[in-house]
Amino acid sequence: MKISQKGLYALQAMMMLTRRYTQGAIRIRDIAYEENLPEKFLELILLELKNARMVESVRGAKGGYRLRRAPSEIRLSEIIRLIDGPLAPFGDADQLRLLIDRDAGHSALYKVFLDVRDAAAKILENTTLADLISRGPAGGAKPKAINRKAAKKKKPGPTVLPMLARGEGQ
Amino acid sequence: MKISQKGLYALQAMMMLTRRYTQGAIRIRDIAYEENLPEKFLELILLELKNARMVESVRGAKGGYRLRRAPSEIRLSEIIRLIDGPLAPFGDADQLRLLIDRDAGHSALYKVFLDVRDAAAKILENTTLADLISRGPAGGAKPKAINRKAAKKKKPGPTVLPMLARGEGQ
DNA sequence: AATAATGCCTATTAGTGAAATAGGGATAAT
DNA sequence: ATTATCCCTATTTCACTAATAGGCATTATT
Repeated sequence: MKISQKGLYALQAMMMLTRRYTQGAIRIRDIAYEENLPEKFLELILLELKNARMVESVRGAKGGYRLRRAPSEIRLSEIIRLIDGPLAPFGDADQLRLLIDRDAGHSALYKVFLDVRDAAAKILENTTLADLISRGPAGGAKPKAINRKAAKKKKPGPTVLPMLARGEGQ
Repeated sequence: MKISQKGLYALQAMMMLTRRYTQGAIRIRDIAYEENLPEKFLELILLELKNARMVESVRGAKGGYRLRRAPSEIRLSEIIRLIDGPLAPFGDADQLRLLIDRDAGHSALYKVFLDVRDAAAKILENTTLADLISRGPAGGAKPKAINRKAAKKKKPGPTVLPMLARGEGQ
């Protein structure tokens, strides 16, 4: 499993909606501004999250997005599987189980892959959005208000640290 | 971390060389035939493994490849990092540690990523090629001899089970 | 009713990387 | 010499990623 830029954006957006869980529908633009995400791209991501019933939208003027379930009921694994696919490092769990059965010569290898998947799944299934926020910097303090008018257009661009993009510390 | 087809090929090749560890240099063609891998592609992979000093080559007629260290001294993590990069699901461990420090708003998220990496690393660093073979089907039985002459050219192609390529069981 | 502010949806695109394939050069055994 | 092998660079094809674009549908506000 590899978390893509898109997957990270999705997680950031969901965290933002968690912070503002009690504040009704939040505009795409505000999410994009506060999390520094490309607005139109974020729009597509939110659409996917909506189709997967993790968020819901309010259309028209004063519209926006909000979480469809409590933050404590949304697991990171759900978001990541939706955007980036299976958690297994090769194929998915079913495929791995099949290969373990069929491909005797490599079953030990596939078993290791399955172990890795299980380890990742265990962590990501047991971490909810609520966990992330309560563990956060201000320990769940209430977020500052959005400046509703002055959302200046500053080009976001991916959060890449070039010198580390393929560095050590693996 | 995502294990690519190339990464899987590398692991298969290394497992094959482990099985024939005592038999001297093995030709690329024989590895490709026995593991059903694309021969020219495998050549590139072995070159990388050689540059990383995991295997060594014998050039010229009667040449081939062999492991450069004992199978119990070659960890899966090494092979995977070489071919597919860092084990972390986003960036690499150093980058994650940096982000945890710098990006207070998302540090909880990056900490989770780091946990996932640590879990994967723990498994893959503690599994060696020797482990894979001894856990294998015939429990470390000696492999059958290669038919040195009649390596028929049968197109390999990736081991994909289409109905599962993006299926359930994640 | 008109207008403005939103989300909805489809299409398009530029760039990147994965998975090969190709082919000649270097080296060693026979 | 000849043949068998590895060495190395270049090229190709395809799919995917990240993003942008633009018009339609819906709702609030006036």
